[in-house]
Amino acid sequence: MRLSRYFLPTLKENPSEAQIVSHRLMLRAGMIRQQAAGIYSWLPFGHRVLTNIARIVREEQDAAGCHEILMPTIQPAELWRESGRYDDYGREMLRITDRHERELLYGPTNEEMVTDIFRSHVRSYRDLPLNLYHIQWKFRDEVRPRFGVMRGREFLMKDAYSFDLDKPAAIAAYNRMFVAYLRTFARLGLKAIPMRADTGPIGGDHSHEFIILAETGESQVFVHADLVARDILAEGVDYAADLQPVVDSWTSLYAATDEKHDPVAFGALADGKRIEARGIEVGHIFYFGTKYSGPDAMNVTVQGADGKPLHPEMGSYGIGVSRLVGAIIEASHDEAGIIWPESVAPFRVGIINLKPGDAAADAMAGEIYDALRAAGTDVLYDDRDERAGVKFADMDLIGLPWQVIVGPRGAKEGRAEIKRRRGGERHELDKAAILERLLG
RNA sequence: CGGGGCGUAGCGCAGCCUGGUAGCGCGACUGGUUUGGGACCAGUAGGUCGUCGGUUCGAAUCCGGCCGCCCCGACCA
Repeated sequence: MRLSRYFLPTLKENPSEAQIVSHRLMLRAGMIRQQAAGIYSWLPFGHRVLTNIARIVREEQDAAGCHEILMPTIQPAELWRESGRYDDYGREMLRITDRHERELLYGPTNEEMVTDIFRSHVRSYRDLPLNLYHIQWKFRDEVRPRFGVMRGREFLMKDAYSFDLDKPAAIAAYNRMFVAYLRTFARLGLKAIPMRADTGPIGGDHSHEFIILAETGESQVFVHADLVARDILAEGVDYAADLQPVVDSWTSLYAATDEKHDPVAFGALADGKRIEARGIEVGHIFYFGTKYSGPDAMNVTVQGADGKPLHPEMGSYGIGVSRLVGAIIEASHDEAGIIWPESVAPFRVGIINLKPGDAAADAMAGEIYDALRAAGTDVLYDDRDERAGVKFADMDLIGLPWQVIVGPRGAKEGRAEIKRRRGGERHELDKAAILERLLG
């Protein structure tokens, strides 16, 4: 993409409404436009990141055996009356009346609807286990939206729902999601720590929050250092195997938010193993049994092997996709701007042509641009007629992992500079060596 | 929902106290000079001062209602 033809409205100054760093940087990098409190438009640059995060979430859900569906944002009130939550949910739920005076709502979550889909199509225990998910916009009319996309009213969420024959099978499904979440956040470049959690209005008795460590996080967390050092991606995973030992090995080490913190247990950890940090919740998983499928709620049954009806055991699993955009920035930035992990970066490489119009610089920047695109790399080519300082500042602000800086002097000698955004180390190399670094 | 703050040009702000022609910086546009870390000169465009009402000869400015946004707290992916 040539920057001269792209829509990237960067800002030099901080908008006054944005107080936290991710919100400021998202506005300054031209990623979002606020439309109302907690409601945002996503501009091209931000939309690319959102799409990249959703892609990784989707890949890991699919790998764990889930099936993607897409449920509507608008739901009929009757479903929620069946589960009893229409009145329980309170004013956070946005209620709508259509032209026929029918009561609708903008979905804050989808347990009822997915349960309705399940009960109308699944009849036999042979169809279990089943896990359905979708990535869809939710609306929760928060009293006080804040922190940009970190706590919006409208937000993009991946929510998955598992159905199983009995509790052991449901726990196995829970464990698969537990591991899938660890892998997902690791691939997003984040250190996510599972912590035992309250279940809140979703209900149930088995639940973990996934919290990433970031200096600017909203809650205080206390974790065992070995959890932070551990790399789930290096371990590999077999979803057909019993994952309980994996889950146990993660949950046996100390990790708690300040609400559930036990200073005595934490203090008993070995010196050097106690980490106090700030955290941001990015995922939450629940096992809640037959809360929605049971006879007092939506009364869902499938026929068991013995011919008798049984209520499936359920769980639900959420990842805040739009929140993750902000959370990743909170966890990965410096004074100059964003530092994207490669996996979610809107473009992998940014090329700066310091002097468009200079024959040597144009040729070299153009050749590198063409070669990278031909190799399938997303690359943003700053070919604008701007001063060098403006281009450097913008490129650092938008945080692409790699920068290639082509100036007239170096280009004449056949060399350009390659700079890693994270860390800032740079090398002056010839074209072939630059391409080798980026593509090799 | 309790407490606090703020709405003046695309962004950041001054002007308001003490009523009298709406300003500054950045950004945008035009021309020129510049060119390896947010240049310089000249010119241009852009604002019913959130909104409704009141006071007044006259309101961005004083008074009141409403709307919107931000921050702290309680609650949440």
